[in-house]
Amino acid sequence: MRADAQANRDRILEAAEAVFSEAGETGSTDEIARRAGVGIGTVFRHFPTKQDLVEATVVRHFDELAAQARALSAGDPAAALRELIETMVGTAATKILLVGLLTDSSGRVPEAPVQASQRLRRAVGTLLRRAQQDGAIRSDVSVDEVYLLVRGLALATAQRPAKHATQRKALDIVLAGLAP
Amino acid sequence: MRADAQANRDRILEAAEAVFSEAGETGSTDEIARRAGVGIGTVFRHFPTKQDLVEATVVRHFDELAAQARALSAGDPAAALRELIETMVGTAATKILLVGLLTDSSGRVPEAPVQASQRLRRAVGTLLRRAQQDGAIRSDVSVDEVYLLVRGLALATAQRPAKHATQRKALDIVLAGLAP
DNA sequence: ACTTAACCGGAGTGGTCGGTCCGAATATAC
DNA sequence: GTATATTCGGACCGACCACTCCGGTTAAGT
Repeated sequence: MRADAQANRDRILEAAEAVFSEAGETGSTDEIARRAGVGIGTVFRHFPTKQDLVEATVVRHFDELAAQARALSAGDPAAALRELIETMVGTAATKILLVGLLTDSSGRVPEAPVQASQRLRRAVGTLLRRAQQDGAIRSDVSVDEVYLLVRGLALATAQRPAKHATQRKALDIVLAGLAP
Repeated sequence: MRADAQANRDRILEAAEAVFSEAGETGSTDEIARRAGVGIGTVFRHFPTKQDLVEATVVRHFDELAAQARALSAGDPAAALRELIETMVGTAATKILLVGLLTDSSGRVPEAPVQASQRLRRAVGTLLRRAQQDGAIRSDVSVDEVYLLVRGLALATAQRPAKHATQRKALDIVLAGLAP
């Protein structure tokens, strides 16, 4: 792969994340190409379908979160879990496009994002179990519930930005509900 | 207003709620007209713009929820609050289109849905204060946080249907966090 | 029953968006 | 420096969608 091609690929992915964050899946390919400073043809050579582009963006986003989760697995269990959740909620704008992803035409579910999502889920699960063994989280909750709650907060925040205090307090309430 | 016109208006709104619930704001006007059993022209006479149709659908949905909230204000405070939240989460599919509503072209915020949303917020606030006076909910939370959490659960569920047990448990966690 | 004003339906229009194609430009190898 | 394989760019195509327009239809008042 030529050096300029690789550079363009990166710039396209970055532009895609920005555009999708603002406009959801409605964000047009033209707009992405313009912001990345390349032609439309270039975008479609790297990602033959818009679905491919959306999926690649989501996968990248998830894998970055999973990497952060692994990096956090050294410090204090409860604090680590809280910090990861805060990041997920904070960068929520990107997740908004999952809405469209899961309901693409004809109900087909793309593989790559699902697997990336599962990797992230496993990383969250690891942090959660550690916090449970530490006694900071009650032992009868599973990753499913935590994931649902976090996804919910992330989506709600992405949809309509809330005051920082409100957002923080909502997170406190969830964590209080998770305490033994 | 002629009787058939009124009937058509109702059928259009019903079809719109169904279509938007499934496809989000992407749902086409043609599809709505087909399901309502009317021509496209009829849809656009009742709702000159697609925005108008979306707004009317949302307003209707919110006002139905607010009416239910008022109806619930007789029974047990904690149970009433829980039941309303369950309904809101359960009928979440409709709320998905708020994502598009708030970010319509040029950032204009339509009046009608905002006011309907505030009416619903007030109704929830009433139920909440009653539950707080009853001692079932801690007194340092406001409607803002509750609303954010409920909207989050609703959106997350609408986006990807969760197992009923998971959904129920997540709601339990939130309510546990809301307890004194 | 008859009139008429309101309503209905759907073919047609303009514009947008995803995706294609190929001549021009450029990086890399020798 | 030259050759060439790869990449770039944007005009172009077809599909879809919100919205218009007007001839035909029907409810409602007398």
